Amino acid sequence: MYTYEYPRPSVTVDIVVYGYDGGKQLKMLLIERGGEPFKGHWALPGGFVDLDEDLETAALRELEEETGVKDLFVEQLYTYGAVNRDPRGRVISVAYFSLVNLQDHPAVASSDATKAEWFPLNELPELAFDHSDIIKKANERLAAKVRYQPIGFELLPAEFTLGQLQQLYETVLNVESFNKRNFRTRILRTGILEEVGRQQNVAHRPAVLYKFNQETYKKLAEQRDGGVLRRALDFEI
Amino acid sequence: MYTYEYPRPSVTVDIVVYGYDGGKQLKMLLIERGGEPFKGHWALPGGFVDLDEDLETAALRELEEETGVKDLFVEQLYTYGAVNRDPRGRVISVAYFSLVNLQDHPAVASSDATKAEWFPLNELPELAFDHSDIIKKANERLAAKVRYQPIGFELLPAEFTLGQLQQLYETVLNVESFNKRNFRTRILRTGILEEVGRQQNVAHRPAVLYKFNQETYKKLAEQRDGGVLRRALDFEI
DNA sequence: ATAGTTAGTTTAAATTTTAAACAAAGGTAG
DNA sequence: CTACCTTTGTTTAAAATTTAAACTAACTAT
Repeated sequence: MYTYEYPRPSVTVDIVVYGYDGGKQLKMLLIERGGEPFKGHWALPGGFVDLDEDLETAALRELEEETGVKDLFVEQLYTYGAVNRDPRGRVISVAYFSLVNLQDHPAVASSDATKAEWFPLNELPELAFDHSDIIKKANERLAAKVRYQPIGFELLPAEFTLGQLQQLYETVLNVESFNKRNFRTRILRTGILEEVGRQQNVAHRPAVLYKFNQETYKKLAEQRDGGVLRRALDFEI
Repeated sequence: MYTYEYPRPSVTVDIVVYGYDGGKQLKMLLIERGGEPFKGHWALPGGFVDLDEDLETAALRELEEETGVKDLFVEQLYTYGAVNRDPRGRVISVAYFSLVNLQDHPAVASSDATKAEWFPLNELPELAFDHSDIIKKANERLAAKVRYQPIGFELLPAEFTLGQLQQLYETVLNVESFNKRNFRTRILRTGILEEVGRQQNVAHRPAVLYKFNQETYKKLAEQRDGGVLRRALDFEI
């Protein structure tokens, strides 16, 4: 038992993980809760922070324990602390955000006797706690992020075609076949893509395969406070 | 005394408040710590969260108690939870961010026998805890925010000239006399400014006074996910 | 009346964006 | 082998926007 002079809240982490498999929908990683409260409901992966681990460490640990997904980059999203957000008492939760490609993170182990599953974004189930608020904020973050960072870095496999990159943008921005040949021009002009070969065995002209060039990306991101990159990525829909 | 089955961290809030008085420098509100740890050091206003108040409520309460500054909008900035960031033990702090104009928020009461003072951004003293990290992140947020929201709403008095607005942008972006007559064109084109009169008794052609039009702003912010407003405000330096 | 100072407009050249037509490189079916 | 289908990739001219220079306006101070 632990005793303190003043009352203290519990602190948890929750993790919003988006996955992409090349299709028309992004997916989100959810778990089915094995215990009360909200037993049997779907929820974001997450749990209590240990006192000897940093917040991000706690997020990665809980994610792996509950879903088997690991080796990913996370960024902090927002902290939720409404007085009555958890029926167990005062619980403050720090939410994290991540993008992965589903080829590299397919596994969904179920260690704690809880199920874990990838849901298409437009078919999410009802969620426990205030997790639908968290997801709403994460969606906003994603829509903003796509404007100033090349999200393909994280969502696509190492090598991809411009067509796949465009499909990803259309999926994330949720627009019907938005682009023009100008997508190609604008993306290539940035210089963050590097040719690495050609498609094989496709029933049409094989497309050039590209990979992201981290160095060029960094240089661009530093120029004028990132404004150069931001303007390059923030094209009309 | 309060007893729990598992150990719990303390949770605090810290508030970064920027003030503007029309000059060449933004200012930041700091307090001098009256107790240990870091007694006598300057720090961000802030303190422990009560269990029956929301995080934002706690931020506003602590700010008023320590500095007398109240009636302002805050937004959440980031949550700091490194294991050893506070010598008193595990303390997780939710940082908030705010912009005010110094005409409306001049008062700096010192209730808790602590001093509170506005410091020019380029003359900040050494700070307690990891508060210089927090300020660094707040500066980044401000530099980003200026690109997609009209910060004049919060930093300028209700009525102002285009010259004052331009001076503010130069101050925040830290550029030497950046603009062209094009600043005027771009800002006016957005339609978020409304004429309300003319300057009086100035030794030159009196400038038109403007105020922000909240309605137009909201409409613009909604158009295409805020893209219209973002592109209107994100001009070259 | 004139000089000094900042406000504000007009405009033409330079640049960028947009969108259409067109050309290329495969595989596949007959 | 040839014609055709599909998607990739290029060229380009018209339209729109940006840039920056010269110019005009309105007021106070001397």
